[in-house]
Amino acid sequence: MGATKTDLFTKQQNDIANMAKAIAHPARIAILQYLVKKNACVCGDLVDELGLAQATTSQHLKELKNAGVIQGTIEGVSVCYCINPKVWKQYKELFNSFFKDVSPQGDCC
Amino acid sequence: MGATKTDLFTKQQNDIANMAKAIAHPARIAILQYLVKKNACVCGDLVDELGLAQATTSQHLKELKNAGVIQGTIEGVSVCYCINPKVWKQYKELFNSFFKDVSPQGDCC
DNA sequence: TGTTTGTATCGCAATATTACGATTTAATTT
DNA sequence: AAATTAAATCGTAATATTGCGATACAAACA
Repeated sequence: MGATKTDLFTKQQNDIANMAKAIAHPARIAILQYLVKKNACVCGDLVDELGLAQATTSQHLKELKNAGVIQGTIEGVSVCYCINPKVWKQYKELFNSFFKDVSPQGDCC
Repeated sequence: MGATKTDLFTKQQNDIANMAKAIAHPARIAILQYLVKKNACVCGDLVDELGLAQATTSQHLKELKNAGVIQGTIEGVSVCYCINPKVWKQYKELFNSFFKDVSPQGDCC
C-alpha cells in the first residue's frame, strides 16, 4: 500500500489530479508566477528568487517540465525556461471545466 | 528536511498550493465530481462508487473537509456530505486568476 | 587543454501521503 | 439494554515528496 490506485479512476480524473499535483507546492507556484511575469528565466534566477538550494530548485523545474507546463532550451551555459502556452491553456481549461457550475443554492445538508 | 518550507513563500502562493494539494488525488476528484452530480451523498455511497476501503474513503473525505471544500452534517446514522459552494467559488476564482492571461505568443525560448 | 560557469543528477535523511485492517464512536433499532 | 449500522480514528506498512550537499556533466572561455 502507499501508492495511489490509479486504475480505479478514469483518465480524466487522473489527469486533473496530476495537474493539481504539479502545482501543489508553493515553490512551483512561485516559479510559474515568476515565469508568467518575466516571460523567461534561467535556473539561477529562481535560486535567488525562491531561496531554495540549487538542487531543490532544479528538481522543482524538472517536475514542472515533466508535467509539460514549462519547457527549457539550452542557452549557452544556462537553460532558458518558459511557460508552455499550449499546456498552460489545457490546464486552464481543464480546471475551468472542473469547477464550472456547482448548484448555486448550496444548502444541501 | 522533507517538509515544505512554507515560510519562503507568500500566503497566496501557499494558499494556491494547498488548494491544489486538496484536489491532487484522483479519488478526491472523483468524490467532488460525484458530489457535483448528485448534490449530496453519504460515505457509504462513495465506498461503493470509488472501490476504496471505507477507512481510505473516510480519510479522503476528511482531507476535503479540512480544506473546506466540502461539508458534512449528521443525518441519522450516517453523514451527509456536500460541496461548500462558498469555498468552491473561492477555488474556482483563485485558479482562474492564477491561470488568467499568459503571453499568447509562446515561443519565448 | 584546462578552467570556469550553470544545471542536472545522485544519494541520503526527514517528512508526508496513501491504503487498509482493526477498533472505537455515535446514533438508530430491536 | 443489547444489537445493529455508518462513519471516524488508530496503528502500521508501503510509497512519494521535499530538501540539500556532493558530484557529474556540458558549454563557453582562457
